[in-house]
Amino acid sequence: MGRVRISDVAAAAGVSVSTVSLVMNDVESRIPEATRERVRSAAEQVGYQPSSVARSLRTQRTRTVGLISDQIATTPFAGRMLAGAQDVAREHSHLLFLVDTGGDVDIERDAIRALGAQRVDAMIYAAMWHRVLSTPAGLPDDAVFLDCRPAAGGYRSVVPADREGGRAAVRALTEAGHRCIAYIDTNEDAPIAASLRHEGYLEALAEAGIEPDPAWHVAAQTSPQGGRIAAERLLDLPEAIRPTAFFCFNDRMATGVYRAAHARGLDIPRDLSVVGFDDQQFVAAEQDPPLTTVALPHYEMGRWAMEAALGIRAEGEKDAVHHMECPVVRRDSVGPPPAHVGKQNRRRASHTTERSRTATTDR
Amino acid sequence: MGRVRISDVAAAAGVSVSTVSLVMNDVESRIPEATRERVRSAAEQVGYQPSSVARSLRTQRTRTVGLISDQIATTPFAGRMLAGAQDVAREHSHLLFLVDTGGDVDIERDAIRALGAQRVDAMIYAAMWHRVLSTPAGLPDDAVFLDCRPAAGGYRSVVPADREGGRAAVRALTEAGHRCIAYIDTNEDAPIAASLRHEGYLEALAEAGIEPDPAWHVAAQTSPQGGRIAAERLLDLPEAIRPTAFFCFNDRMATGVYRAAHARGLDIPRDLSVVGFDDQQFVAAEQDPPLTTVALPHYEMGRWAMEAALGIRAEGEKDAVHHMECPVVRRDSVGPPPAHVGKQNRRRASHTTERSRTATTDR
DNA sequence: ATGAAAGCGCTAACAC
DNA sequence: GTGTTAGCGCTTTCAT
Repeated sequence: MGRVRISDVAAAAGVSVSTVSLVMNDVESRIPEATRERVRSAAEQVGYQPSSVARSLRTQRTRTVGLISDQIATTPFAGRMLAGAQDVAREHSHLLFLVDTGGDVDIERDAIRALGAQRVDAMIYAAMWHRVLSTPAGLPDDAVFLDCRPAAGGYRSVVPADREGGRAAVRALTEAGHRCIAYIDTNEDAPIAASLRHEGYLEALAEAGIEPDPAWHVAAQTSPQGGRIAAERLLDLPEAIRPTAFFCFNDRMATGVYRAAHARGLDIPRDLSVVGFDDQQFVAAEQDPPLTTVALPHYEMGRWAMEAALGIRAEGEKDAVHHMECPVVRRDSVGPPPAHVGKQNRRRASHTTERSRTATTDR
Repeated sequence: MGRVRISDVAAAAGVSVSTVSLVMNDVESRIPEATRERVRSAAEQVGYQPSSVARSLRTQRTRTVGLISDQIATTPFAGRMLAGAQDVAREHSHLLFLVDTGGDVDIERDAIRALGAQRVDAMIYAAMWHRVLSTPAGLPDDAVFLDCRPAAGGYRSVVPADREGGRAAVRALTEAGHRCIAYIDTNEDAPIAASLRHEGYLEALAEAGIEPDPAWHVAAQTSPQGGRIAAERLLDLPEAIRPTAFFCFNDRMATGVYRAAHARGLDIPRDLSVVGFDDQQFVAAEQDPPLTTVALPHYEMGRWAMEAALGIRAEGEKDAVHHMECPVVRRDSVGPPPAHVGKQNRRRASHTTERSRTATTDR
């Protein structure tokens, strides 16, 4: 297989190569059904499989797209993003070249070059967590940024609506009756996601007429250990301003809050409510009780990027960043604050998803 | 970029296309350095980037490889496997086509066809957990199976050495002095990995002269919840045969054992030792105490498969399945059994990795 | 309704 | 030491 050429099919069918080409490509043509059938069975017979490379050379289109990412391996989210991109590619009969640069700039440069040499029809530049980064040299103007955006602008890009996600998360808390709500932040080099989620937190407090206490904002390592330490500090606050609810930068930190609570004999959600972020697989849903959190729309972002890259999306104008909504996933870690028991109705066991409001394109 | 052809470079440098081709490909030839330099700068000048598609058509080699997998998204292990394959591909200047079939046989068939049409130099057929499966129709004879093997044989393949991994895991327990050791198995449709790990468990017990009690083998759902239920059943056993140590099919189930233990006020590892399997990211290392477990060598398997596919490995004969060693990762969940305290030295806090013995090629 | 032939951009055998 | 040229396998215009 692969060794048989179009001329072999032509010979077998007793027609010319152009006829074979016409029927193989279902070209609108007045070739009678009888001939078409003869060609098709001849092709089947000899095991003909058209060469995409020859076709690509001739048509100047390869039906391939290159996806360059910094880290495919080290994040648990990569998969769903790739799956989204890959699904769209497949739906449109395109094949996906995948390159993982590991964050190495030289490898990245080579990858862009190699993909260019392969004459891919489109390129996607993906980061494995929401970031703002400089534009790699050599990247074609019509490339699409996925889960990141270029500091200088000039490209289409899609990122999570972190601010709106943070707002929705904290709303779930204010709506349950909480007034003292902490934000457990990351202390790592200011990822854009962290500040956006913080802004959302502040907005939701403002909406509820709550004046945020500076003591409610504590930063720690992005790990269960970090979350635990932060929670302990918060739980040591004087009772008047002691938080009854925690909004965490991510789910891993939220698990640390669980540990701190258990160490003090506090029950979640009876004594303490907690909301995470990421809806991380094997983490959020598997806590006890299952963690209410905000999902990152990786699959949908992957789809969006590929649709934009393939020119399927009309709204994919240059220099526009699309914010993809982050739905809150309600599980069992949020209840009314301790003092309010009985006054509020509990919002438990509704394992459903509530869409946060936004999916906007700005700039 | 991409619009300029080799003839443009030739014209710019005042030489023929063959000269350009020769220098671009660093062909062993007696072209003087002066000319080479002139050609190179002309190429640079006009922004020439050789077309891989034209070259592929001419040379009949594409320097691409196709990787087909059933599930890229839904498993936390996919990443490292892809990274291994991708790294080797890059080291040898190959590009990787990635196709995720989602387990759909029609998509799989189309993918094999499309990859064949692209004239990839090699194909890798990957599963996201160790399985035995039927050979997809149309798969080239020299394809390599990754983390799975064909029921019918006839292909090169690489899988984890689950049996040896299970043996090493249980050895860590017998060496700590345990005599009552349970195996918490999965009750899902008999994955090959589960039975191999069970065999390893039995071997390690035999080595230590321990007669396994049938009550020590309990199967449950592959989840924290399943692990918890299994552990509770085991902890209810009469004291004479009550296990002091648990070997779990995977890390998620091990976290369930932690919960069961905590619910009974049992301390790990003082009252109970536990060993998992998978070394799952964000799970094993982040337990409290960190979980001793057996690592699945996904990165190395990915590398091996690509090396075999590219013909770099001499030993890559057909019909051979390579078993890749699964190192035990010692963390803090294993100690001596309660009765032995003081008699044994504790094996804690040695966060190192011990290689299990095997990396064999059988059949 | 079908066939002949040019040419996509490159490599490599062969000429000079 | 460098140039000419024949394809690689296909699509597509133009003839017939």
